[in-house]
Amino acid sequence: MAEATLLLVDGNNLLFRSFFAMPRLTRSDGLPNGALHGYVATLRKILREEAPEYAAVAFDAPGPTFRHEAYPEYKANRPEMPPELAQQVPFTRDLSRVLGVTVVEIAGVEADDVIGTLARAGSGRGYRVLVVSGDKDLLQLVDDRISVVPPADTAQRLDRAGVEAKLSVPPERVPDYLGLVGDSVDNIPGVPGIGPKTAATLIASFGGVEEILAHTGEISRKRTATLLDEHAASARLSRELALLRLDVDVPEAGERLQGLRYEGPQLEHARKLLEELELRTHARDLSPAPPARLPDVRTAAGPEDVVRLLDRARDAGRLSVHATFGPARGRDPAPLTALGLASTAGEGVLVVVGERLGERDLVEAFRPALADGVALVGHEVQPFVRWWLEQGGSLPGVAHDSQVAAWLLNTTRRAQGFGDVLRDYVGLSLPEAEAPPASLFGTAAPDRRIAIAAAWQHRLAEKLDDVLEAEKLTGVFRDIEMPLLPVLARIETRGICLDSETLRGLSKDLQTRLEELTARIHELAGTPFDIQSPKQLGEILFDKLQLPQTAKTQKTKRASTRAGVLEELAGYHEVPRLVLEYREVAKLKSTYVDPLPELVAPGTGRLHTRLHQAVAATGRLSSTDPNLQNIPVRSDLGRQVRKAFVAAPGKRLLSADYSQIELRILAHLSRDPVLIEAFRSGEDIHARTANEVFGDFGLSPGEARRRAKIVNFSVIYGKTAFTLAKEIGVSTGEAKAFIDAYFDRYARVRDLIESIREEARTTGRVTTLFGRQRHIPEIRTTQRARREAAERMAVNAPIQGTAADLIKIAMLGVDRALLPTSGVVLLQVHDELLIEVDPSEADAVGELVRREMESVAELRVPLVADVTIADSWEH
DNA sequence: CGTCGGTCGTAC
DNA sequence: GACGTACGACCGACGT
Repeated sequence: MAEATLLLVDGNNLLFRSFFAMPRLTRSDGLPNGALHGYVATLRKILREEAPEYAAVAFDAPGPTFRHEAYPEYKANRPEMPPELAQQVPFTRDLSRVLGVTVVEIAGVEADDVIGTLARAGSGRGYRVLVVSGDKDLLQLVDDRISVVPPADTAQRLDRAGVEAKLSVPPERVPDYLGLVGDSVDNIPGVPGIGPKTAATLIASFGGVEEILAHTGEISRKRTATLLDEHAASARLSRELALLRLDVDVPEAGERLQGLRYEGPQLEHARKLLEELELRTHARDLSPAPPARLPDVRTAAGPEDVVRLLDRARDAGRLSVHATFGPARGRDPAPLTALGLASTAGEGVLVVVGERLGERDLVEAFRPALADGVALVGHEVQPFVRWWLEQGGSLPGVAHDSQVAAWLLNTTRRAQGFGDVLRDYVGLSLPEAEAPPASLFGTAAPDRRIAIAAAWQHRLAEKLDDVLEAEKLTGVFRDIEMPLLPVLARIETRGICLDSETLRGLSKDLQTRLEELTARIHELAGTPFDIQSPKQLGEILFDKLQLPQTAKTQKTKRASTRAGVLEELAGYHEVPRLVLEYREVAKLKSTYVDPLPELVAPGTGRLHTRLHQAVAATGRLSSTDPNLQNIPVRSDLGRQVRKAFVAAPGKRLLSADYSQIELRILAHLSRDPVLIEAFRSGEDIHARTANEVFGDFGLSPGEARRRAKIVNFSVIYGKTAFTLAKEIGVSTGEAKAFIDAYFDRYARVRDLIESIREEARTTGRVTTLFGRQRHIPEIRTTQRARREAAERMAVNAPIQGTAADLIKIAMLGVDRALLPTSGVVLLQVHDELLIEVDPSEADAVGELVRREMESVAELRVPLVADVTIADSWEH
């Protein structure tokens, strides 16, 4: 997913620019504060818009630097700083700090060099880096990860193309450019008589300063050549001065940049300082209707206290809950350690689970309120609901989960903790000591902070409800996600039966096979090595055995050993073929066969996954601990694993999956007549596409269908001719011809794709049939690769997301329809529902489920669900 | 010894 | 540069 952002601000530059951009404002006692006002405005704006994970502002420290030593005239002609500005300088450090930005100022080092060093450190860690500065020097830092934001226009991002558009030279030539042109601000002389145009032309023709100086004989304009020869030393020196140092020792950057972590403004301190400086609008912005008071916090002394609180919650109709759990002990579920509860915003109650107040007492206290329909409010309430169900409670109502709400509002944001969401939507940071722990599980000790959070939860929910309404997300939130939450908790609680014995037996067989394969591979390679190390395997295949190297890995540029490559090599040598088998066996063993039996709960004898509602950017669910949404099905060996997922004794497993749901959604959204007709007539869609698209290519029906199927999926994923060609084994040109033929036959699909891209470009987001959104921040970047990736996300999200909407609605319908039957939902795998049912009712329940799934929405094509009934998941 | 990025592979 | 959404195993580099 999206990488972290590091924001680096050139403090002097921003202040200087703000001084000239702003009117001459003063505080009532005459202290100038205009530059500070502009400084704070820009800083806050960009912090708000980028929400960086890391942020620093660098200032020039007083005193000489290495550049003064190299060139005594450096910055010598600078006019004295205007006194009105000088008076404001001292406040910039503190203002930056209270806004949450780390200040870096190092004696003998200029801000530019600090920024250069930090920018490289950030991009080295894979972060997206934004440098805020109007200084041309810094443009030399720009690369695929680092871009420069001009303070004058914070909406702009100077990336590689931006730098070239501005200076007509690539970023890495900026020092050479400045070496020639000079920089009057810093009193860097350059070469007199050479301006931007000439410099860019010279650089385009010859390269850097050294290359240009070596080829002055070839320059047609003799005047230019003479100037260069005369001022060669100045050009070299000027280039040196412009070159940033990237190796500054920045203490704050140690420990993986943790010293630069951005966690929002220190509200109290910021307000105080801004008030003092009479920057009132900023001070006001940071005090959004301060609450009457912090909630009172009490600790429940015994069960009676909890009962009293829950009586009040019953009257209020709402109860907020923040639960924390201890570390899981073996295979038992993580024990509940504490609850923060509140029936109103005014008072939070801390309940510590212990001897005086055990789980039993809590269950008794909760039962009447929850039975009476009190709706739960919280942030990540699902674990609590699961706990409650495990205690034998009945399905509670959930009115508002702020984690889910925040995710719906921005499905790609990373920071989904209570503190993050409260800060972003209520504009209020709980002081460090008052913010609840980020994770509900493991380390959390019982703590009054969860009671404070529980009280705040009511205000947060109100606010988020307003924002959801404004974003037209109320329907998805209230009618899909909130009712689904307890259903997911129940699926988790219920678990699924695993035949551990079979898997343990399988593990032994796989172990034997791995040993055989290892021996044979080592023998053929002539030396033992670690088959699981792509690096070592690459050395064996490409160095020792001299097999042809066909692809490189993304980041490290090593020779790739992925399956596609090994398959190509399998024709040349036995080792790649054996490695493919080794990989398949090792993967199954280490990912499924060995870990799954270890996760079976002793109490239930069943496997309990966790289903995450607020993770996937498109609206899908995800599954962990273990992930039951990627259990093998495609290979024979893989299906052995699936066989171990069995019906409970005396039950049957019923699987119902949507047929071609994403292609049907494509038909619906595009209104393509050919596609719609194909689905309405109940044809095999891949065969139909084969006829439509490959009719003229002279392929066998089987091969045509195989390719058509790949092309059908390619459209949904935005696949290019290049990758399509790779997958079906044809030339890029032929693949392009297939794609063109596809869009000729399904012309409205082409229109749909373009209109989705257009929606993304104009609104920055795309939406599903039910209004679920995904933001596409990079849709307008000038970097082609990133932009095209954004376009593919944009096109895919409404299709995948609408499928997610439909199956979620189906889950609600199925869950309700199953109530009077023996059927229960065990799992959802994106387009499939797995259900456990009494054998006597299996057929009837199958019919019921099919009807529910097919009737969730009236699309322009029928929705079709296929039902199978078996004793295991391998049917 | 733990963390984290990179690579690979499983699902839909 | 090139296929969308996830999760997780393993290796190896790096920091403590």
